[in-house]
Amino acid sequence: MKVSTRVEYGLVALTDIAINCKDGKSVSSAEIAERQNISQKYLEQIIMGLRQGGFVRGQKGSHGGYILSRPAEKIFISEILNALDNSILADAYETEDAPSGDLRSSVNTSVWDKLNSYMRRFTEQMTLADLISEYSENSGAKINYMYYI
Amino acid sequence: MKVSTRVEYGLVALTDIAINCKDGKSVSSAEIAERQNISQKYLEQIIMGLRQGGFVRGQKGSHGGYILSRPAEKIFISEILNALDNSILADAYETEDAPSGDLRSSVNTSVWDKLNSYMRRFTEQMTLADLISEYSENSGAKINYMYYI
DNA sequence: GCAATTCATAGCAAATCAATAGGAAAAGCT
DNA sequence: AGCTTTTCCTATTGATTTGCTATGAATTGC
Repeated sequence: MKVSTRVEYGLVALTDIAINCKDGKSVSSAEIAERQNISQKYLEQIIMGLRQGGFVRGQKGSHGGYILSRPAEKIFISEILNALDNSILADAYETEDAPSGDLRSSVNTSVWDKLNSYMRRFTEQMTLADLISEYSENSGAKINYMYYI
Repeated sequence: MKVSTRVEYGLVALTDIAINCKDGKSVSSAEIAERQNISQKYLEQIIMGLRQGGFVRGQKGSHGGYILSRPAEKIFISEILNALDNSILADAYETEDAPSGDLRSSVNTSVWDKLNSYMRRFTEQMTLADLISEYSENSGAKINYMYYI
């Protein structure tokens, strides 16, 4: 499954913020860009989407940056994906001009709708906190990601 | 989940062929185009992919058209999707320039690889015959889709 | 020979992607 | 007040992909 860099970077960026904003310190786009090797300007645009989605808050000025606006346990992957790309969890387009018993919509429901509903179930049950703890297990490091407003 | 018309049309076209090539009759692109309301020339290109994937054989000339080259029970949805779009079931791109314990690949395996492997399991267990019988149930019609080489 | 069909390739307008660029607005520091 | 640092906002761009259309050659049946 091909995923756009926007979605991939966005998910990584949010996780990076969650991990690194400990002790009340905010995380700047420059930090993230360097850590994750992503263009900073491009990253800023992507984080804008995360901000509009209500996952982070931005603090301007010196020592500014981003912090989580909710605890990671309450941010679901499905929400993040929807904010980054509203088509990724969307239902397959239902053709309007076709009769309801037609082959096209039957195939769509047999395949795409089922795949879709699984993707939704999976991403609606997984949170940003899960992402962090899986990373924590992988890297061996113990991580505190406690800070938000 | 957004799916390209190429993939959607391809899957529908193959199902249409499977359903309508009874009694040894082949199914022409013009028939399919009309039944499914798809541009014929575009459809021909898409069916080319299905032919190269080994799912149908073309017969040129008068009364020509396409027939299944294997029984529908032995054609898996995963194969069809791969023939129509090799990225749809592909693994998420693994960044080469990053260390193995990095956040980027951790997030990728936590989310995309899992979604991916589910999609593969689902499509590797479902066949064209399943598509036909689900359509048959929906439309009420009893369908023979028996013909192939 | 002729009509019907697949097979093959080229072209193209529109959309999307993956950024880059430039700067305005706000906040902290001295 | 002035300077620096950061977010915030918008515009632009080059490359790629998408969703076709167009043209015609090759093959087959009658």
